[in-house]
Amino acid sequence: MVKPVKRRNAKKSKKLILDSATKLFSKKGYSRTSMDELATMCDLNKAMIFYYYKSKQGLYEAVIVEVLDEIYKNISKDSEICKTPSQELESFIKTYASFAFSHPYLPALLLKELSDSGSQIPETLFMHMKKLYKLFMDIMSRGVDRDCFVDVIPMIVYFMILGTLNLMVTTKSLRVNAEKSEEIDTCALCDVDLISDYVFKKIQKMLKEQQ
Amino acid sequence: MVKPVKRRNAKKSKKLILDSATKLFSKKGYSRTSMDELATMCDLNKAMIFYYYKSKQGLYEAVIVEVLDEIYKNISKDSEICKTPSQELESFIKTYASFAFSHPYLPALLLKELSDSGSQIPETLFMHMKKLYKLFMDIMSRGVDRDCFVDVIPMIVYFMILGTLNLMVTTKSLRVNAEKSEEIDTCALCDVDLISDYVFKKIQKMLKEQQ
Amino acid sequence: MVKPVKRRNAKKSKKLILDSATKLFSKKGYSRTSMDELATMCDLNKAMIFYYYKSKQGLYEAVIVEVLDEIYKNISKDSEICKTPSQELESFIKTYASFAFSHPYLPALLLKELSDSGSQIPETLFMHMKKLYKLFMDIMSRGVDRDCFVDVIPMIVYFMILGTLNLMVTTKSLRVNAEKSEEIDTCALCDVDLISDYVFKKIQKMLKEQQ
Amino acid sequence: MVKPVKRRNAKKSKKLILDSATKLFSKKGYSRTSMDELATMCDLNKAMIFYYYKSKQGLYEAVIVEVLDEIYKNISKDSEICKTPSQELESFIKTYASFAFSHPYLPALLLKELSDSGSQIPETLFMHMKKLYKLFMDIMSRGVDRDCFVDVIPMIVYFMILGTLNLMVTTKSLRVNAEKSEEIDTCALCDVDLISDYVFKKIQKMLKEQQ
DNA sequence: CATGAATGAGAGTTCATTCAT
DNA sequence: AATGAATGAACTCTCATTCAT
Repeated sequence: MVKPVKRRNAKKSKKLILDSATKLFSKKGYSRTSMDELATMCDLNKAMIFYYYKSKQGLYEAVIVEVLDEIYKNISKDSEICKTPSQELESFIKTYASFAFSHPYLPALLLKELSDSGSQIPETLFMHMKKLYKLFMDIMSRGVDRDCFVDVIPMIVYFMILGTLNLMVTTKSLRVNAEKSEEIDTCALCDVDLISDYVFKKIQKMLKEQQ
Repeated sequence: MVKPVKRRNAKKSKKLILDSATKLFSKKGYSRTSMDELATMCDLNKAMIFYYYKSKQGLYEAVIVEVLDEIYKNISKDSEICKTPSQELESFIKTYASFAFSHPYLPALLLKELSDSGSQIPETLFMHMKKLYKLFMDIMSRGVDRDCFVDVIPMIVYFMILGTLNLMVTTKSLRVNAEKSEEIDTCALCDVDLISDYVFKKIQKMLKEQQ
Repeated sequence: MVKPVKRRNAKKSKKLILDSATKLFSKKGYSRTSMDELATMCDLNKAMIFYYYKSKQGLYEAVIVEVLDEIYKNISKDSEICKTPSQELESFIKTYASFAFSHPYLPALLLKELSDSGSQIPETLFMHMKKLYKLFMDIMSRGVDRDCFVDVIPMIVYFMILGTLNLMVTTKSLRVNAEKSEEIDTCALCDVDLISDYVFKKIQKMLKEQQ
Repeated sequence: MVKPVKRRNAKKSKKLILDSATKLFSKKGYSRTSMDELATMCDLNKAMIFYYYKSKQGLYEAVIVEVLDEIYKNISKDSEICKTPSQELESFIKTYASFAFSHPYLPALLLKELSDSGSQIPETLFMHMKKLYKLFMDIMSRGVDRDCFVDVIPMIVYFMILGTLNLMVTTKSLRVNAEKSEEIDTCALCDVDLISDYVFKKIQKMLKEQQ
């Protein structure tokens, strides 16, 4: 009686776990995601998850870091080819928006993490969050230096953008339902481009010198 | 050993449970809040929680409904004495902001609920959320009618305001820490008035007719 | 604010509880019957149940005793007008059968109690059970004395009758379902008279002198 | 403090749980059997019960199915070497009787299950019950075909046999007590052979052609 | 008589985590 | 690298019962 020992590539298994975890965590939240389910989903033994990532919390952090990293890469890549701060801002907003809408689980994750004021955010995670913010701060600085933007409090503007886009993504199904049943306008049919375009234009107007 | 005879006051006990639950839920989120802990905190028997609120979920909904109700009351009360849509907008933002900052658990709760795209939001809860949004929609409508505001997509503007303020509240301690350790500006010292004033001015500018 | 104090007749309340309890216990068994449900069903406060009957167990015993008593009365009443042991036997079987079928919850109760070999049956209950059996023993004795019945082991014959009838009653819905779905004959359509008649004839034949 | 390392033998643990559960369920009934107690009895962690059998109900069904299966095997094994329907009947009765008396928990379980008219008997369980009954029906059929048995309603005769034997087993201790304290004859000293012999002879006589 | 608030003990179940193999 | 058996702690929820009013 030979037990068929699954021999997978270590890297592959580790990545498989991370990807599945990302999906699960964002779909069901931290607590409602069970390691049992994750293991089944990966067709891997539960113990393997603990072998690669020390704990559920450890896995969770790995997920968030990876996700933040990906956004960062996407945004900073685009940022390089921009000429003006306004273009940079546009690129920032649109890249984040398209990323958020194509990975709808992601904003949910970030929002949860941020709104969890009580929990100590671990250092690594914290640093990755700051990296993205710094990138945004730099855009603002350049804009102020070149007189494109006035009266900027970067933290607030930053949250204006992220807060809006995140909420638009996470509430999508909710908004669709609300519009079905009632006479209220929830922008249910707005697509990414419309939304990100609107947000960009409004933020730009908001930051422009008054004539 | 004398058994301490407990208060027999339905209203007080029920309210005590609700208030403690609000604190716990917003501090630790739904899953990490345990009914055992809540009972201890109330110095009441665990079974009492189920006596008044049928289930953990039932209690949670009661909490959210109460919280939404309170915001709604605060905002709609102020709204009546305003003359212009612009004043109404200012009142809306500032009332929400001051309420959010003085009840910092609230935004955490709302963000958590909204970002939990998977969970079916129950009907009652859903209706209470819509009530607040309708109030905002009306302000926008009046503004458009009187040519104060142009190019308004109320849902997006609504989330701009709420998203920003919620994030500013929930990330407060995070931002303070970040500024301590590094050279970045996270608006750590900004107080409510500064923030809500800034948000109001920016939103107003954003919605004004271009000259 | 005057609380409307329900003033019911003590006897009525007590009987109401007993009757409702009989229904519940036999429908759902001892454990699955909750005092809460019973109280609601009686439209009475839970504490009243404990006021009249000391405990759940006490109530349960009261129920069984009442039920046994009723059977006993029914049977012994009929028994008096019989001439021959054979007639007495017929009366015993038919009375028990009709009682069982018209109170379908009852046999379930008795079976449960009897099959619960572990639990100590309380003295009162025990005595009531014996009373019924003694009545049957006497019929058998008279039959043997008058050479109507031969080779009688009363205990076994007694259980033959009760066991059969009880099972026929309690499995009724089961048997109906079984016949619907398959080609087996479960006597699903047999009515009380047919069954009790069959049982009587068979038992009679079984006890008759061989020719 | 050395943690005692437990056996890691799936089959043994699973069987141990099943066997202990059979004992407990039949001694105390479904509701009064607690998983805590069962775990302690098995010297296994409570979670293991849920690891192997999904739920208490699942475990219960497994128990009943196993028990019914065992009877079925015993009876059908013996049945093959019989020549006449009468011999088959005798074999059926005696095998069931000896099995029931040597596994006294079994009748208790079956009676409890059957008398629980409210509970939906699950499909698997139901099928196992029918298998045994079909076997009996076949014996009756053959008897009727060969003119050994007349006027047979198999369902009723089946319950006559099972009902009688089950009650004789489950009430054993009760009957012994009753005889001690009073002048009644409860067949307390009758052994299996006497009982099954009596039942067989009576049933046989009952089914024979009248002369 | 009648009530509703309060209690304690325990129920079944889940789950992250570990360990021997 | 991979497995599945094993664990302990926690969790939500139920229930019979009591007590002050």
